[in-house]
Amino acid sequence: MPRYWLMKSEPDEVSIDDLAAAPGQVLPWTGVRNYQARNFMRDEMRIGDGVLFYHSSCPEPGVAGLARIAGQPCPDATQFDPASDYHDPKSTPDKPRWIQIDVALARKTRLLSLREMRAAPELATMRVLAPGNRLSITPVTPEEWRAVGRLLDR
DNA sequence: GCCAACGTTGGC
DNA sequence: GCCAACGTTGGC
Repeated sequence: MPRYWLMKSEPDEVSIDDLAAAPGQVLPWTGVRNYQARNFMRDEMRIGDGVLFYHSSCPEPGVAGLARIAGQPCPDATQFDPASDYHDPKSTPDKPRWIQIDVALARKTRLLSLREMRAAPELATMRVLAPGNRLSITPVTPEEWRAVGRLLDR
């Protein structure tokens, strides 16, 4: 039973084009520093799950491509790196606090803008659109996944 | 740059 | 364990 997710990335940091240019078109999803989002990666994601790759904090926020979960969760390397913005001094290799997971490009799509998403009644239930939502990883229902697919084909 | 929402921290 | 202060997110 495949699951679906929406994962936010700031294109200034990692864009859909960065994923397309990565070796094997796979990148580790690092830098998640929110427990709820971490728990989704650690406990619920499975290889093959569908991912809506979402650009946030940018001039045109929205879904920029489709991807797939391509690996098992493992400790996020950036938490141990003092030079990283994501360094967590409270985390140790024996007791890692944060995890990463490999994400593989399925295909770059046209940009399905946040504006367009808000205007689509069939996407009204999406958690990413809920008022006050800040979670960088949210579950997507099969219905929402299919509705996004239809909108992308327009 | 603003600001509302919300998560985290830490003193008590 | 409460909760005020503080930091972050992210659209606008």
